[in-house]
Amino acid sequence: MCDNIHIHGLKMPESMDEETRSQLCPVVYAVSKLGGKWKLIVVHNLIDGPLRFGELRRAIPDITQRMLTLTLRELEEDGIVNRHVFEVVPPHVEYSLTEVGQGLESVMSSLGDWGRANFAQKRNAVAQTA
Amino acid sequence: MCDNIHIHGLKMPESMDEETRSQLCPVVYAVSKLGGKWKLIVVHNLIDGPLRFGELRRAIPDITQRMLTLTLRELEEDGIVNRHVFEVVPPHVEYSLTEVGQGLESVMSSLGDWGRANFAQKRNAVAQTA
DNA sequence: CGGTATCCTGTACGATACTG
DNA sequence: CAGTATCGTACAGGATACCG
Repeated sequence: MCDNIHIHGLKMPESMDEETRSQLCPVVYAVSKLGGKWKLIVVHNLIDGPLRFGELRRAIPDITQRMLTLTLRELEEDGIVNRHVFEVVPPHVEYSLTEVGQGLESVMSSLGDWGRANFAQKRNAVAQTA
Repeated sequence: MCDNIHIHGLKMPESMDEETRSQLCPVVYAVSKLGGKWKLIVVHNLIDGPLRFGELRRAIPDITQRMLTLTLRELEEDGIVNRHVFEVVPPHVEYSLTEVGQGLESVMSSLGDWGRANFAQKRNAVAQTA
């Protein structure tokens, strides 16, 4: 019912074309687009609106310039993120979610709900329950 | 508003304790628990009910025994998956989602919806639109 | 059947330096 | 400001073999 792919050590891009990927279980397909690295974090940061490259960097302190660039390029290729270059000096580049990217909002909010529910439990377990 | 962690080359487990992780943005926290590797795929496969080790292997053809074991152990530690050992010969071990793990159902279904919506578009783009 | 142990490799990712 | 280029490394992950 549901074949698989390499999420991370991803053998996928090379060994599997878009046609083949499309045969996959939708969940697996989604994970193949969002799996690993910083993708979900970047998408998360763009949910509330466009951000400049530098703003994203500051929002994600531990990401390196290189990784941010690579992640954004991949998200762009996958039609999840838009790159808007303002032809000014100094350079100004804004990243935003495409419609496809916006479609991830419910994923992100479910994820947030889950995270909140679970770490809330833990933090309250010792201190208080109310 | 939202610090960061290493999703994948994850430096996190060593350099960050549960307390610190809890300070994180819920989304980032969630990603830290589910990011990288095969975790989401395994959770996905357990959504419909418990599965034995071997059944999981067959459901996820590309995963190695080692990776499946490691993934299950991590999910177990994180309280997402239950491991039930039946003391029989030959061995019988069943994996199921805990309540916390069940909480991921909406994440998985959102993810599925998103995947379906997007690869459906692509497959229909050439063939048909109706 | 459901693992663990050992060894090895690919590549994700980081650090640093440079540029339009 | 927003990148690219280069180099090095740690670790995710694979392959194989063996075990209770």
